[in-house]
Amino acid sequence: MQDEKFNRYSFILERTAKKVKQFAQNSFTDNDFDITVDQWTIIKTLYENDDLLQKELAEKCCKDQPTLTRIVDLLIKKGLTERVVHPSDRRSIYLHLTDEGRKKVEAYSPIVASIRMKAWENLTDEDFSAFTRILEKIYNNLSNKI
Amino acid sequence: MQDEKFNRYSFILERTAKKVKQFAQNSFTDNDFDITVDQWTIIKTLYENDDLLQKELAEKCCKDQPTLTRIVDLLIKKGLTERVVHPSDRRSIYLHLTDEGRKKVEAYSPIVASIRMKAWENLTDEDFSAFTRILEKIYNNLSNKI
DNA sequence: TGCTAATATTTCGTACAACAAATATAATCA
DNA sequence: TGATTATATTTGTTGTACGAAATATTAGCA
Repeated sequence: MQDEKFNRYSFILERTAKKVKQFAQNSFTDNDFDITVDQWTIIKTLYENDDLLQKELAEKCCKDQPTLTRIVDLLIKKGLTERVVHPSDRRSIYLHLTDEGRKKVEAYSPIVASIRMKAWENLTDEDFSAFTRILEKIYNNLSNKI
Repeated sequence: MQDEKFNRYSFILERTAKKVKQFAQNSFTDNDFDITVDQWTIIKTLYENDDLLQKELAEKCCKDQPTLTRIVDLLIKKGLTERVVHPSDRRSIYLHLTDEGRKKVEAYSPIVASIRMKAWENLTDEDFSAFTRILEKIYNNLSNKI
């Protein structure tokens, strides 16, 4: 029954992550952001770090490449990003934000920040450092870097 | 820039939850479990608590009803569960495991437990209690139970 | 130079997440 | 009783996750 302890931790972790994402998505909808949370992550990352290869962007955002391809397809449909073929390696594709994309990031960033803040109410600085330390430990436990 | 702190916490939380789930799924595949992690959660919960309504099961597993319906469809295809119409309320459906389902839960439980354990290596009892306390606080911060 | 291996991306198939709408049945109340 | 409301489930749609395979291109080596 020692076993069940870890099952329960996994459950709590997944449940909380789901709730945080769902809360953000609902807030996006309430604010009439015509964009999903995952799409936001992409353009925000692109804003902070322009002209990344899709491959690099996928790594930075912890998304696999097929998933990123589809999200980028949607962002292009919405006119927020563009694909630019690498000049000397035609396998590679640079992504960059359109003007509309940049404006959207600038307009939404403070609102997103305030949305994100809500989850961490009533937590102390020690809680924050414990939180990051523990979650990073878990992450590393499962990242078998041989 | 205070803002970005909370964005980062959200990112770490989601990244870790994703990794834990992915690690479990990969281990399932390696062990030739012909079942997904989410499907496992359902039959495991059903095993511990037989004859639940779909609605009750959905709540217990933190899945919404449409999602659960579809997972149950797959479990039925695999012969692991059955739907039984409530005798006096034909809107409601009881779920219960088939013999094959029960056997599968019994066979896989210890293996799943050992898979789940890996994520929490090198953590102390204090870490566990901080982990649950903080994540539950976050969860409750976002559950507006008005 | 020509062939093979490696790389970046896309396509495909299956599964899960969330919400809205549809369906079926039950409960309530005029 | 009949109409309305509430409940349990399913269906439809869009988006995300991920592995495998396909495609296109480049790099490395005989």
